[in-house]
Amino acid sequence: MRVPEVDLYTAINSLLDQIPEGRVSTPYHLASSLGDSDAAPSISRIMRNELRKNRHKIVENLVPETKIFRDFSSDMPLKRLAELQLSMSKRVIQEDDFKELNRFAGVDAAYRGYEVYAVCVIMERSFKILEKASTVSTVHFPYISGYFMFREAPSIERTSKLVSEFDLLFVNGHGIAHPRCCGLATCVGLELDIPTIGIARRRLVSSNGEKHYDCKSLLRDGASACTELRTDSRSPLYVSVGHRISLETSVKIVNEMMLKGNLPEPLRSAHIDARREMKKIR
DNA sequence: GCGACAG
DNA sequence: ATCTTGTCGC
Repeated sequence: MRVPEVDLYTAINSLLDQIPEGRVSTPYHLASSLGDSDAAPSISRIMRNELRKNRHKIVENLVPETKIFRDFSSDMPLKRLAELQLSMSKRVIQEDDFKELNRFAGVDAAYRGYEVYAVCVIMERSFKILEKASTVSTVHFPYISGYFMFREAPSIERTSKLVSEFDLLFVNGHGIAHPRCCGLATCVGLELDIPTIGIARRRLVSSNGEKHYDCKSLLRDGASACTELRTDSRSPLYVSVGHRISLETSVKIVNEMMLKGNLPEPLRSAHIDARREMKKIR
């Protein structure tokens, strides 16, 4: 079961096209019709910043109920994708599952409009960079909290396949510290069948997994979904299991790979390079 | 009044 | 994430 490359921009636009002249709808009704009312805040932002052309069809404030169009015909893509995340989460391996840990990789993406520049870097534990690869592609999925993997996984995976074999991949995004226990790092780990560690600057769910409303069974008794890591007095980093590694080992490795800044070196390197690639091509 | 959301 | 120079501060 591979993760589909969904064109959600087209899905949203086809909903907007269904709104008759003189009628309006709301981010909440759009999100519900896409299959997840929790996505309403994201839909609101997307209408404001990305799909401005149809912005007049959407109102934030309450209007007379009869004005609001809600009879959308939709195949509920977000509902389908959320179910996919749930089923994927059941395949996560939260134990160390690797032979050796010599070659670390980090992958990150930078955006300019709908163009995404991704870079994957391989380095030794000594921080010596061995290899790099980059790609440029087009995104068809907006950023929606909880569905980030459907925006970024395609380019991340494509780029990570261009470099030689490595033992572990650092990913910029949560692993199982996700509402459905399937963040970007977990998705990439499962799809490429490699050990991955999820790194994020903000938490998506409470550390004890309280908000893992759909997948509590993945967290044994009092275990945490992620560990808050503080290097010096910098802003914290949230580390979670992506795939084929334990949280304990993940934290140990992340600490070991901290060099400068507040990201483990493979990620920091990939982040800088992705940004540089993005700036360069213009 | 509560909650506020990875990149 | 991105729009954005130099600059104030931990």
